[in-house]
Amino acid sequence: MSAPAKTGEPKRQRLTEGGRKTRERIIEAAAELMFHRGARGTSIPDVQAAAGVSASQIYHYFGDKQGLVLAVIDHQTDTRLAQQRPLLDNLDSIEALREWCDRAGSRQDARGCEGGCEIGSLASELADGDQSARTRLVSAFDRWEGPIRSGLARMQARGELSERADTAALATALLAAVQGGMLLSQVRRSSTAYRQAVSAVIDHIESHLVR
Amino acid sequence: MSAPAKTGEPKRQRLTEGGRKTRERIIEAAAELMFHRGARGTSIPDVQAAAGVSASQIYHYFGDKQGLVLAVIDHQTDTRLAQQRPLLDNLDSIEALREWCDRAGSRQDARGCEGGCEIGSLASELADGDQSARTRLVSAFDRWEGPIRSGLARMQARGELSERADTAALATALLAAVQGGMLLSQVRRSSTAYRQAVSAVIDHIESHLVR
DNA sequence: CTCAAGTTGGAATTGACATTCCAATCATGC
DNA sequence: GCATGATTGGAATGTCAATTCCAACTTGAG
Repeated sequence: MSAPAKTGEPKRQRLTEGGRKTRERIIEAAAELMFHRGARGTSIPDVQAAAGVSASQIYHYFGDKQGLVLAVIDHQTDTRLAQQRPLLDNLDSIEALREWCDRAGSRQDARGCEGGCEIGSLASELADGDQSARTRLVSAFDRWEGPIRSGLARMQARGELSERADTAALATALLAAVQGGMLLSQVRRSSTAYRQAVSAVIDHIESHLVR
Repeated sequence: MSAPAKTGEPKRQRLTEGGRKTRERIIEAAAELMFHRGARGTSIPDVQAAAGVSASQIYHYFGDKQGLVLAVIDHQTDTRLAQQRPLLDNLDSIEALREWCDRAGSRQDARGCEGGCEIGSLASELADGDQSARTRLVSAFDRWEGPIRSGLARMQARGELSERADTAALATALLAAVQGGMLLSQVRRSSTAYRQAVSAVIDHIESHLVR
């Protein structure tokens, strides 16, 4: 028998240079649309128009809509993490944590607090209904949380952070504050909630500093 | 000219006893479906089947789908807040805060961490695309955050919490932790993230206690 | 009882969307 | 240059959703 048909994956094939660019263009257009309208709220014709491609191109490169959504999740994860570097890889001081969080707050303000977190929004929409999407979202959050935890762990290894601090839990708490803060800010159209949320958690981390 | 047509609102009319029950049944069925599949992922035929009503009944009572969604937002807000009382109205000690948060964590475990927060999920889906929905979500979160802030303020008034503590900001941070923690837990299918998130913020609040 | 208003059923309409198909064109290794 | 596979356009298909319509039925006030 043949391999189990995995939904959302077109048969692996060689990509022409032009093909790669088309594929990329589709993903970017879809990511943008899905950020604003959600995955369900974005239709294939929408993506066609935004990317300037025909339906067959989308189905050629992604198999079906779910395949496109999965590609968008990965793309947003890569893009968001890349945007946060190198800050993200150096979260080993309270100041660095504050600056990193502040950056996101300014970004939020810059777009008038419309839209929340690119990954969080997709997560909220897809976590329950789409098993393969959920799996990718798990790894998206892990890839995000990892560097935070590493930074805190380095502080602890250097003796700056109390031995009693649970760096893994603190990293999770900070990521949760980012997500929850973004959501409240998106609804209230003000970054205040986001700033208060992350500030509280960072203050808490600060309380573990060995003075 | 006539009054500006406000979308999603059927003309106010007297409700028969049976009519009120039908209306209620529709809202409850819709709320349940939308919790699991999202508002966009829930069709009117879905609601018809779940509530055992005909299309005309839904349009009779809610005008259009948006009207139903708005009613669901209000219903979920009322229901969720009611479920949390009387705990929610007595959040004026660290223990009370912990118990209140823990209750939600157990609830999350009880359903295998499927589905996040009833209000938060709707918020993430609707905040950007639907102005009237966003307005209602703002008040939903305000109604939720209010009692938290009041509890903290009472602690402060009693001299238990430092004068320097910003109770409003702490209340927002806690609500954000709840939301972000729920989201991470939903994706990871484990309430651990939720518990760590709220625990960190409550620990932080605790650090403001006047000993 | 009797009428106006509230309530309900169910079919009909209209439009959009996901997906498929096929035929044409293009790129590249040999 | 040729064959093979990659890429593209555009129409066709089938499904399903949102909404409208209208006729029938029920209820409550007077």
